Amino acid sequence: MTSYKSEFVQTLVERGYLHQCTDLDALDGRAAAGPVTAYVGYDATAPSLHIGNLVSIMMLHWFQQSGHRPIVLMGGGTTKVGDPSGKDESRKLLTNDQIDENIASIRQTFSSFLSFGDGDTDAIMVNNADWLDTLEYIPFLRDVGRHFTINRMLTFDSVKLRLDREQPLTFLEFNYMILQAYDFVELAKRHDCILQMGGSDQWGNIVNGIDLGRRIAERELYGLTTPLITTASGAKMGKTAEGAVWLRPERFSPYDYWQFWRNTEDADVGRFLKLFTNLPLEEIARLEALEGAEINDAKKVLANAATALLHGETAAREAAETAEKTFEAGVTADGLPTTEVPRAELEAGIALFALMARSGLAASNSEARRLIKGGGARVNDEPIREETFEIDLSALNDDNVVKLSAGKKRHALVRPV
RNA sequence: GGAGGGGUGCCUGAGCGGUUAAAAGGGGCGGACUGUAAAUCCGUUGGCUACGCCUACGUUGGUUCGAAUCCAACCCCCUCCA
Repeated sequence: MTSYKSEFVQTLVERGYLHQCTDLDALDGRAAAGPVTAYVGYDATAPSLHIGNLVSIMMLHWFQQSGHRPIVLMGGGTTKVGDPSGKDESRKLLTNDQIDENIASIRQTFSSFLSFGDGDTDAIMVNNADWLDTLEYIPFLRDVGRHFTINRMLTFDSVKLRLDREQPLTFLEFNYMILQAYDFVELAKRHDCILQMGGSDQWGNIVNGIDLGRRIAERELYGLTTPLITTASGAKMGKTAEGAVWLRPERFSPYDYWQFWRNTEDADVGRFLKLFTNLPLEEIARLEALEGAEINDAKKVLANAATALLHGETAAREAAETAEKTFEAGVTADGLPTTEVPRAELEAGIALFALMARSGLAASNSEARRLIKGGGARVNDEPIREETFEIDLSALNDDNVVKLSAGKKRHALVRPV
């Protein structure tokens, strides 16, 4: 493997984070010469980031680990505009309050991966609303707008895709790339930030920022993107029964998160270990060499390490224990998602399908009924196929809970209160 | 401005007066096989304590015993002409 001068670039390449870079050699040189500053921007479209954002978060993590200063840019301003990249339709506009709430929630995620503070290589978090909200239209158009030609903007994928598919692209969204470009220049001026990183769909936006930096700030800026992570069978990563894999525990529990990694496809284990854990490469190489059922051990290491990174060692250990009890020892683990039901209701008897819907194992009563009919439902590990089966106090086990299962992997507990 | 074509379930996409909760594929879920994997095969896929009822085929009205299917108006999209 080619060797690089800087630890940072070396790590990126070795661990598989690098997709494209505007000038890798130059960047390598800068990073080798001393601490530099880089940023990744995150729009606040939801109260939590998801797995798809994790690659870039990990990249910031390594960036800091190798002695540089990361900036997390919260897109408080750009979220009001909406990034058209990779989307067929305009996103529904969020209110300012929603955006603020989302930012408050999202920021907590970063403290697991980066150390914030005032030191030279401490991470900082900034919000582009701070400068975008107060922009004056005409001066902005004159200073920044004149550097963008419509001709060129039309050639960017984010725009072209919409136009080719004959989907409307509003003027509002059309401005997104200009604002993002401006962000980069603003960060260069304020924090001497020379590098923007992001997913491969951000390439166009990043390049625009670099051009703008050269024109209005006379600065040499760099851009770098990560590959889109797909599973070995080609699916986009991060889809589960419940939808996206979220990073905030209130939206996606540490146990579910652990399970997500545990269920990684065989062929992806090595790649994911490199991307989503900070285990040393030698250790990963050893795990990658495992074959057959032994790969399960590597998957557990992956799940433990990835969960520990995000939710902490304790949460990871608890999730591992719950999984161990549930899947290997065959006992009922108390770490499973639990639904509380008034004792009186349970005493009177509740239909199994209703209880499954309430506990989140099924989206509706009908779905639960189908599940039961199809043989996918179990109560205390006993298969139940009787559609109108009722649960009452007699179903409580020694731990005073009822264990419900939908399929082999999804379990929940019901506890009387 | 004129002439055509079209808007269907999570998505793609059939249907074009009753037998249509709506073909087919994808996706999802469940089952079998396994290693809590992949591939494969099978089942299932609007809601409702449910052999019945309620919502659903762009919107609103109308014609019919009966409409996703016919008519009218409106909204949106596409193609051709100007």
